[in-house]
Amino acid sequence: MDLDTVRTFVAAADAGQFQEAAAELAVTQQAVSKRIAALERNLGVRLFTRTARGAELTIDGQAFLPHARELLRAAERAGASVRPGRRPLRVDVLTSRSAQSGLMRGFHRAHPDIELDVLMLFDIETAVAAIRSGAIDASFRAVAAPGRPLPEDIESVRVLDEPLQLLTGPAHALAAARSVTLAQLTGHRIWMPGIVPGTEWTAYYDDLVTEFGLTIEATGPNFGSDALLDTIADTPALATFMGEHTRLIWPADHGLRRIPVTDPTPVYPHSLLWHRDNPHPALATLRAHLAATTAGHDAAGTWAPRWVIPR
Amino acid sequence: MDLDTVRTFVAAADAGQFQEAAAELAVTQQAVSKRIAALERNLGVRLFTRTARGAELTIDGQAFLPHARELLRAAERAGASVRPGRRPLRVDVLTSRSAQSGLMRGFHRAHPDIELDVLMLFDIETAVAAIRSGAIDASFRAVAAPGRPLPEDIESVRVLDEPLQLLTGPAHALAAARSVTLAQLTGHRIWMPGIVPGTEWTAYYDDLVTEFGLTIEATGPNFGSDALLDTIADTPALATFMGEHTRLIWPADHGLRRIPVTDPTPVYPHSLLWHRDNPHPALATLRAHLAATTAGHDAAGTWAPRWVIPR
DNA sequence: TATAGGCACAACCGTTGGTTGTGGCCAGGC
DNA sequence: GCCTGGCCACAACCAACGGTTGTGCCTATA
Repeated sequence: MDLDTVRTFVAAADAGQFQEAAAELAVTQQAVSKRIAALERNLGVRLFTRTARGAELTIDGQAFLPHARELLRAAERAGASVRPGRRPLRVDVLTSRSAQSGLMRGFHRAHPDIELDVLMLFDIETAVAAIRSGAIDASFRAVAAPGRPLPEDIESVRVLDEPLQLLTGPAHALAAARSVTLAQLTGHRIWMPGIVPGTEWTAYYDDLVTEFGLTIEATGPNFGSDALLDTIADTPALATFMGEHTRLIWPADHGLRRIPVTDPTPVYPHSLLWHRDNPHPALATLRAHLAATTAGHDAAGTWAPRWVIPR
Repeated sequence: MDLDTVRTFVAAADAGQFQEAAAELAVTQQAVSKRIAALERNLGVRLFTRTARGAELTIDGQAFLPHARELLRAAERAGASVRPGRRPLRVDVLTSRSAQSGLMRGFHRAHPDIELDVLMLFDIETAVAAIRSGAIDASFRAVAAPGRPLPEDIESVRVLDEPLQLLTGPAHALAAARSVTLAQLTGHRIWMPGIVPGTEWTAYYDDLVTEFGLTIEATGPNFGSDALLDTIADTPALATFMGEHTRLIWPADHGLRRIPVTDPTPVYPHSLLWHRDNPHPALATLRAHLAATTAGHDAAGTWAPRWVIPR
């Protein structure tokens, strides 16, 4: 199936005759006839009934028409997604299941007319470079890297402090706890195989470890979220941290427990980064939306590294 | 933009290299290279960065990828819509704003996995012929034509009695009424330019006219719903009938009034028609859904022609 | 019955898109 | 540091697709 052919089909359906569609498309009537015939041959059904004064859609043609229009719209959107200038707002998030994705979904609900492209870049280095080059418009990053302040031309605002919860299997010693303190976690094995050395994730958990004397293991290959959850569910001595808003998809019978952490509650400080001079109109809308919807969080009783972007 | 090229792009992005994508698509590596180069030339952006051991997506490529996948899905759905056997369930409705569309939206919400194609055929003759030929699976029709019973192989069930309301402009004599009786409408001009002679609509209103002595005008060209509403809103002496569930889109300042009709309330008897031997699995689901959601309506105080499909 | 409008078929031809052959580039191993 | 293997790009060639012109047929309409 060829998009030009589909375009021809839609034009012919709208015009009600091949001649007029041909004029619109600046080709001959014979070309339209051949294209439609080829499309009908490919699909194996007749799309038009040819009459003495034109061509009208068969029932198959009527059923096909909205799909054809949708196909053209999809093509238009695909092209627009990389068109320089006036392309959709490009925002980088950590993962598709993070709280950041939730924020973006909320933004999309509030502004369904604003075209969005959500990507997942590797780390904050890549993200900052992409922002500076104009390849992306904004990035949700947890934190700035310690000792390495953001460049002058990158602005940022902290938009969400997401409490971390302990995720355990049903046989874990703390599985029945309604909440745990950071002190109680001393000696327990916390496993975070998704942490890539050198990223801001590592810096965050390094600080957490040194300040509260926890044991966090980042060893072992990361086989993905599913494998992590499987292991957590089956291993009584193992637990992991997970953002309160992180959406999980796991088999219901795993019996995983989410346990709030207190005294203090470690929070993951999601910030929005963007370029000072970025003129994308939707960027201002996004910033305003985030400012309006994430205001008024209480920082009392929470912990975050000192080097993060201040509130 | 060509769909084969987009398919190639997705394959290359998934494989991480052109060579493997070429093998999957059963073409040479050079062909893949040329296709990607052509796509990049068309879009005006680089989609891959070529490395010594493959090709990885640029940020533009990452933004484009989900759109490309959606494009292919749309193409797949478009093809499936006319594939004989196992195509989406095809249902014919009166108009996109009728109560029937509301029923289908409800069905889609209840069964989002069932693929649907909604069409609007001309009249019940066409619909019955389409059902018998297998071109469509079901049709929402108000009624059977009087004196012309449905063929043996067409089954039907009445799914919704939709009360008719009077629609008037703000200056109409009845505009302030909280409800009107059919008797009160004698002498008032009811205008229904959408009624095509020979269709079951006409038969319905003919019966309504003869039984209650109304004056219904079907004269004049039908310029569409917008023009009808404009005229109704501006003409004090004119009113029209409209289904209670019909969704209107009109400028808010028109001041149109919807007035319930009583003693009796004329109801438009929407029925579902289908072929006795239609094996489409979703058809049974649709019938079950309609039976479950539209049961228990009260027929007391309502009027419908005697020749309609009985409840 | 003549006419006009519209679609399909045939012949022709240029361009597109595939293949084979080859060269360049980069990473890893000796 | 050089060789080698893996991968992509460029060039030449060729078939096939898709466009055009020319023409015939069909069917509403006068």
